[in-house]
Amino acid sequence: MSFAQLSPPPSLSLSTKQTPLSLLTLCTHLQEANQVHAHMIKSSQISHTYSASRLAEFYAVSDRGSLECAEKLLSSVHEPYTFIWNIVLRGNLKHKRPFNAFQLFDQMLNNSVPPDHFTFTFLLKACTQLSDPERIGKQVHCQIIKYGHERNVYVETKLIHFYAVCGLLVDAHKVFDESTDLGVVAWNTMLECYANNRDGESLHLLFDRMPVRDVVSWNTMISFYVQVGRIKEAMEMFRRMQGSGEKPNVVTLVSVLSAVSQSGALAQGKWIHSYIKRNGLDLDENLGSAMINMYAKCGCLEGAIEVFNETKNKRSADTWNAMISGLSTNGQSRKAVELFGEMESAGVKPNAITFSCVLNACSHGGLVEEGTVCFRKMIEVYEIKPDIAHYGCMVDLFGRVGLFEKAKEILKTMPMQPDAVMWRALTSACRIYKNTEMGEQAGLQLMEQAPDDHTSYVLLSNIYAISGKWDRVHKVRKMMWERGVKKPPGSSSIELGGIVHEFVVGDATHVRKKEIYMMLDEMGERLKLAGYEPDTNEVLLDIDEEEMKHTSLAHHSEKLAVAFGFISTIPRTTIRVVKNLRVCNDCHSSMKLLSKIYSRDIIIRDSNRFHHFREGLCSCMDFW
DNA sequence: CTAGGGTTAG
Repeated sequence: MSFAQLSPPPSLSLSTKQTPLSLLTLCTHLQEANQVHAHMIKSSQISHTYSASRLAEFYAVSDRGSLECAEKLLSSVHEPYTFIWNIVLRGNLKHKRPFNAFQLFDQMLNNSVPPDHFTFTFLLKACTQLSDPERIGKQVHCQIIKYGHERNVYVETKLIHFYAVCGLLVDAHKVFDESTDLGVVAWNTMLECYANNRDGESLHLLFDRMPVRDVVSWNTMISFYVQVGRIKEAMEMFRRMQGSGEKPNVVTLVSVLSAVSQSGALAQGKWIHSYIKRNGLDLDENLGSAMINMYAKCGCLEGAIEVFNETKNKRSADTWNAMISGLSTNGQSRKAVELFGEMESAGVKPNAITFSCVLNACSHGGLVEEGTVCFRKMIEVYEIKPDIAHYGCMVDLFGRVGLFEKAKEILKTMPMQPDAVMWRALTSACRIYKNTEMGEQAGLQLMEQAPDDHTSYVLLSNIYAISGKWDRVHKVRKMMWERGVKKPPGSSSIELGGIVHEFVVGDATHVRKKEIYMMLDEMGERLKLAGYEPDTNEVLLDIDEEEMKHTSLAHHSEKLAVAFGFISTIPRTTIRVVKNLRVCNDCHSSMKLLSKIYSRDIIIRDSNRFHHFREGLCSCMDFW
C-alpha cells in the first residue's frame, strides 16, 4: 500500500491534532511513518510529548519500525521525559541489544531524568539477555532500592525472574518472602525458579500452596515434568488441570504433545487432535509441528500427513522439518527427500535443522547421490555452514554403503574434531563390512569419547569378535566392568485403552503375566515351525551373571509388550511399542516373521528410529 | 492518556 492511498478524506484535515497519530496505526512501512514524522515536525506537533512518544513507540517496538529512528527521535526531542526513554529502552530489548539499554540508562541519569518502576523492569529484563547477568543485575537491584521502587509488585516479580535465570534461588526466595502482596505472576516465576533448578519437590509444594493458579501455573508444572521425562506425572497434571476448570492453551497442548511423543501413547495424542478440532483452536506453526511430530513419534505417518495437510497456508520451516524428519525416522527416506524438494518449491527457506533431517534420511536410505547433492546445496546455495551433525550424517552416509575412503575424506577435511556420534557411525559401518582395521581405530576413539555409554564397548568388542581377537574382547569387557559402566535396563511400553503398560526383561509384575507368557511360548513355537533359529551373534558382553539367569532372548521386553498386545487387541490391529534402547538382532528378525505369521503390523520405536514390520519385512531394510 | 512474566525441531 502506498502512502498516497492512506491520505485522509478532506474532511479530516491533517492539521487537526489526532490525525497523524491515527495515521500511524495504519502505517505498513517505515517510509510512511517517516512521512507522518515529517508532518508532525512541520505542524510542530512533535513538541507534544504524547504525540512524540507514540511515534517513538511505533519506531521502537512495532515490527515495521526502526530502532535507529527511535533513537534519533529521542535525541531530537527537546526535553524527553521518562516515558520516551522507557519506550526506547524497550525497543532495545526487543532487538536483543541489552548493552545499548544500559547505555541509555546512563544517559538518562546524566540528563537527570528520574527512572520509574517501568524503567527498572526493562533493565532487569535486559539483564536476563546478558550471558553473565549476575554482577550487573545486582547493581540494578541497588539502584532500585536507591530510587525507592523495591516495593513495586512488577519490579519484585522481575527481580525474582532475574534471580531465577541466574540460578540464585536464595536471592529469588528472599525477594519472594519479603513481599506482601505478590500476584499470581510472581508465584509463577517462583515455580519457574524451582523448575529451572530441577527441584521437583519444592516445586510441587509451592504449587499446592498457591492461592490462585492460572494457565501459566499449570503449564509450568506440565512442561517441567515433560522436560525431566516424568511423563506419567505430566499427564496426571494435565488431567488435574482439566478438573480444575482451567482451559488449556496452545502452550499447554504443545507440552502435552511433547509428553505424548515421548511415551508413544497414540490414543492420547489423537484425543488432543480432536480436542483442537472440537474447540476450533488455531493449528498455527508451533501447534502444527508439535502435532506432526507427535504422530510421527507414535509411528503413525498417516496422522502426521493428515495434520501436515491441515497446516497448508501456515507452514514455517519447523512445520516442514517435522514432516521431513517424521518420514525419515519412519523409514520413508525417498519421500523425505522429495518433500524437501516441495519445501524449496513452496519458497520456504530451509535451515540447518532441515538439512540435518534430509541428510539423515539420505544416510538411512542409502541415497548417496542425493545426500551428496544436498550437502553441496546446503553450502553453496543456502550458505549454511555445516555443523558437526551434518558432517556426522555424511560419514554415516558413506560408511553405510561401504565407501570408507569418502568417509575418511570427510573426517580429514572438516574443520572440527570428530565427536562420538561420528565414531559410532563409522564403527558400526566397519562392523557391517568387516573392516576390522578402521573399525578398531574408530571403536577405540568411540570408547574414549563416550566412556559412559555401554554401546561404545559393545561395538568395539563386536569388531574384535569378528576378527577373532577374543583376548581383546575380554579386555574391553573388563574395562567396562572396571569403569562401572552398565547397560540401562531395557524396557518397552505399549499403550492400550489410554493406559501405558511397561515391561522389562523377564518381567513378572503384570497382572496378566500368565497369559502373556503362554502367548510368548506360542510365539516361540510358531517361530520354530517357520524355521526360525535364535540369532545369538551379538556379543552380549554387557550382561552380568545375575541378569543372564533371567534373560532368555525370548523374554526381551519388546517381545513381552508385543505378546501383551496380541492377547489384548482384536486380530489385525496394529501393535505399537516404544523401546528405550535399540532393538536387538534377534528381536528384529523375530518381529519380521511374527508380523507375517500373525498378520499384524508391528511398529517398534527404538532409541533412534522406527521399525514398521509388515508381511515379514521391516521398513528399515535391516539397516539400523 | 500510553508499557510489563512462560513453550518449540534430529
